[in-house]
Amino acid sequence: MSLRIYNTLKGEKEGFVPVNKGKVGMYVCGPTVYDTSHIGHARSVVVFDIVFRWFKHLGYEVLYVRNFTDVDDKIIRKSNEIGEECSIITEKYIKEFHNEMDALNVLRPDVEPKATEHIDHIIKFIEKLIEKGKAYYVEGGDVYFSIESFKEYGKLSNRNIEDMKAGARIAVDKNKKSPFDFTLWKPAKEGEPFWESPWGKGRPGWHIECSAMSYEYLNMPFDIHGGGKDLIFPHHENEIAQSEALYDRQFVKYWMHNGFVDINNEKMSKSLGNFTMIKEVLAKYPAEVIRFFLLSKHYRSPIDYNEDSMKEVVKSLDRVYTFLERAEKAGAKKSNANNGPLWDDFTLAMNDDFNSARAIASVFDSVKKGNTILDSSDQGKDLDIVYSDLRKMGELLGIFLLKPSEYFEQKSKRVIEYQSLDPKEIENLIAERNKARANKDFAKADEIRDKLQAMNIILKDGPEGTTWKTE
RNA sequence: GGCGACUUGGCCAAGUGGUAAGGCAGUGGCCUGCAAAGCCAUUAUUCUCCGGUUCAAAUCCGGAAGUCGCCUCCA
Repeated sequence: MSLRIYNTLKGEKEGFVPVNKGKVGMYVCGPTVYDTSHIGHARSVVVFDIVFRWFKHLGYEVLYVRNFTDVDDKIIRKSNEIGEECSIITEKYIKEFHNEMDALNVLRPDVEPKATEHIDHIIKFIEKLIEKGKAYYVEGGDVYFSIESFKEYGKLSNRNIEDMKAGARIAVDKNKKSPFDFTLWKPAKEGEPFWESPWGKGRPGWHIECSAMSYEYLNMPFDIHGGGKDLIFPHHENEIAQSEALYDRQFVKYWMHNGFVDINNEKMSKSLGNFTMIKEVLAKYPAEVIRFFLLSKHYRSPIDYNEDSMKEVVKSLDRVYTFLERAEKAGAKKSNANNGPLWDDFTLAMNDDFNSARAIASVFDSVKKGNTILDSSDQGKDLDIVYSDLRKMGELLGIFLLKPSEYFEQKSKRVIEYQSLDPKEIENLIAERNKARANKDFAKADEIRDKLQAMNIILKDGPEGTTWKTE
């Protein structure tokens, strides 16, 4: 059983063969840091976090690079709007991004390069492109990449220049040799941040930073390049053009693109005003719930964010933790010795283009099997195997890693705080109910239970007394 | 206009040509004062529709309908 990956470049799944034996180089396009991150950013980051974890699990030595675009028109626009230096803005959002990704239990990449810290590399890259006749300088300070100089342009997104001309929506720029030539370097206007260059004071275009920085850290070709589906064109197409035109060899072996997050079946967009930010979702749901949700559908398909789905995920996660709690109370121990058949299913799913949705079925199968074992009289080693498998799945998915008690405590705390409840009052009500039960006054007991349920408190009567959980 | 994706039970969702995973909800049973949790059983002769290839198709090919995305520095 070996890893297969859907490669956008080929339009099909391929067996994974690393460029260098035993090693994986991966580069994922990170955010432009000018605003708060939304749930769509979270998906991309969480998806590639799983990819990163899985490669490491398979024993590869992984070098994971994810950039920050910290020089850009949007940043400059924001800077002008709020009268704050660009660097203040970018630092603020980098910090926010890190905090949110840490909350989502995303592993930090090995390198997080910033465009502004690689201007020298970028300038050298552009100079070499000009020398090779692949790019040209025009009066005024712009440098463009020449599409006509790269015959394979369009191979990633399956388009050709002639077709694009037919339906062109690009404004014609007299300076450009072809309307599809794109900017490598643009001159700074008054008051804009700039760097000195052979073409005067200016800043890099968007696409060039990824070509320059990936080359710096991963060389060429490297294994995995990822990002959202929207980046296929023009961003990644342009990266290929720049890098392959310059070095005359393959840039990236496997291109991976994640699908979008819709909100109530609508695209997230500024005009609809339905941008759902990570911090909003984190305020509503435990971080694990968000991760679980994002992994519950295959990464290439669109996923719809809505309250019903989130509530379902909350219930599913409760189920897993309920089992873990039960298993631990019964003395289940994690051992690395044996893997069960469900672990094999999980592995098959993950090896099949990181099919986390299918892998999650193994999680529930494990829970079911574990519960069955716990219900039977002889448990023996079987419980440990199922428990260990499940724990290992959790490590690779980055979910249900808490102690069950911690998970339920945090959850209760959230519900109690949200409703401004007093835990003492809850305990008092439970005591009162138990008194009524002892007196066989079940009408009163049920009344109290209903009252608590209205506060989202669910009671469970067991041999050791009554415990409660939040809905 | 160009390129591409999707359409599976009440809802969400896997599905690699060999006879429909998993979750949520529902129903019956065990347990319980009754519940809840957990367990067991059960819920698609069928995968948008129409053709074709094949011993065999949700899976491949052709066509139709519907939904959606990219082509606007939006993950």
